Amino acid sequence: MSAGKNKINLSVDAVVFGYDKETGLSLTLIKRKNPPFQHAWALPGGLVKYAESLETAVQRELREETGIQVNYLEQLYTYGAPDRDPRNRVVSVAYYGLIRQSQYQLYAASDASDAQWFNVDQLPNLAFDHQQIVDTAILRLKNKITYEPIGFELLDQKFPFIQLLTLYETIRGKKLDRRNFKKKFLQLGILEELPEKHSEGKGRPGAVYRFKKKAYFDLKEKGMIFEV
Amino acid sequence: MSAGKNKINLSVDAVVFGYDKETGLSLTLIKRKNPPFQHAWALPGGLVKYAESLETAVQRELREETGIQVNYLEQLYTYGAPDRDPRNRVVSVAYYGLIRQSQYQLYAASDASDAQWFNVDQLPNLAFDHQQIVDTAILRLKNKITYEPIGFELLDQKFPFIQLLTLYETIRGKKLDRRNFKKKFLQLGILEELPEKHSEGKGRPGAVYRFKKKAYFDLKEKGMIFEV
DNA sequence: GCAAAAGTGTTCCTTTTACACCCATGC
DNA sequence: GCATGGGTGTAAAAGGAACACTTTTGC
Repeated sequence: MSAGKNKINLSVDAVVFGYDKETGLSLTLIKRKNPPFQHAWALPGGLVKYAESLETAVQRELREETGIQVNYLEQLYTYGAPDRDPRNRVVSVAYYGLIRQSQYQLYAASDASDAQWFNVDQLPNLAFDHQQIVDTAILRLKNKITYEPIGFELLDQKFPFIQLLTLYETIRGKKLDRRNFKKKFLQLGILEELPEKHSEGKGRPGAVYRFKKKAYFDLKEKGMIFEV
Repeated sequence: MSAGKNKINLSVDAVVFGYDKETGLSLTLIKRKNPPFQHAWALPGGLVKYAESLETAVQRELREETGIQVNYLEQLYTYGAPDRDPRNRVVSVAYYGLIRQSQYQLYAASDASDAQWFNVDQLPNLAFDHQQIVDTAILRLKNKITYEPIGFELLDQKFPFIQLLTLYETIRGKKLDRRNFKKKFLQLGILEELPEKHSEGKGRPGAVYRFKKKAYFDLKEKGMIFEV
């Protein structure tokens, strides 16, 4: 068969999550300029260059298409159904990333005619099998924040405790007991209480915290188990 | 740059685990016939064809190189370091599979001059980055058996309870309390006790069990959480 | 002084762990 | 009848869930 001579194309796609206490959990999508799925929303991504690593490819595509740079990036899953791209065979390695949404202004570039944040509960129809990728990413995030302290990647370096709680409630999709949650988290010894206070205007001002990253890795090495 | 014209090669690799109560946890390796890493042991695997799915590619390579067919197959991770293959760029999607070791006789074929089971604690030096893949697979298996009942894929359809215990002890790498383990497992309601007994020759014969797969999925749907 | 939000501690219940004795078989 | 391994139950400890009252602020 002549198709045997064709080589498979390798691409990467990225689900980049951002969080804002007003708008909740969002992710970045770009609007496609070209067919297939012209004008449809899709995950940022593209073909991997011959000599670059997968992570480099993700970061490059994100920069080119949205202007974003992520600190936290993790491989999610590789999608390889033969018909997932109508043009030709494309296997895509999907990643998910976490950023502080406030830090970046999205801008559209290269393949995209637009780039925008969408709340995870109000996504438009997505191109290719990107809805499936998004579903997997959300599920992974939901599970992972319970056993790895990755939530901090979505919050400012300094944050009032209530924001950490609300972040967990949003991602886990359920109410949590404020007091038990705080007790559990503080017991871990990975949060530092800062001298400053935070006020929303009404109510008693709350303490501001910082994630002690180094302390976490030290404790982890000693066998401490993060579990929330 | 001219390298930009080259396309990345896509391959799959498989870590197939087998278990035997005498020899413990093993995996299949093949001995490479050709360079690079000629005569070294490696994971079964190879290039994905243009029109086949990733899972099909894995099963095909396994059949060709070892004669094995796996029931349980799950994607592990995708390895894409630019220099992982000295010849050219190869990105490999790694899978891990579980089989009833007793069911298959390994035979070497195609690229392999030999195919053999190796105990996971006594592996030879491996070609490419296959040691890293194996490490990841073992870790995944170790974690996964605690929250998915995949251990049964490694046991015979009918098994004495002690074998399930020993399997878990082997994979988790620690002693478990026989009584607590049994209590926990039976409470889940996914094991059926068969009328037959099993005897090793000495001691009281033990009951023989069967994994009620359907019951498990029904219960799972209703929110039951498997956790051992 | 009232509403709103943060800080703190106690009790209850469920789950996990530790552990000991009896029973069925082969030799 | 003794050695070997399987079957069962209970008590103590730990961890998680539920919950109420006090404090600080803005208006």
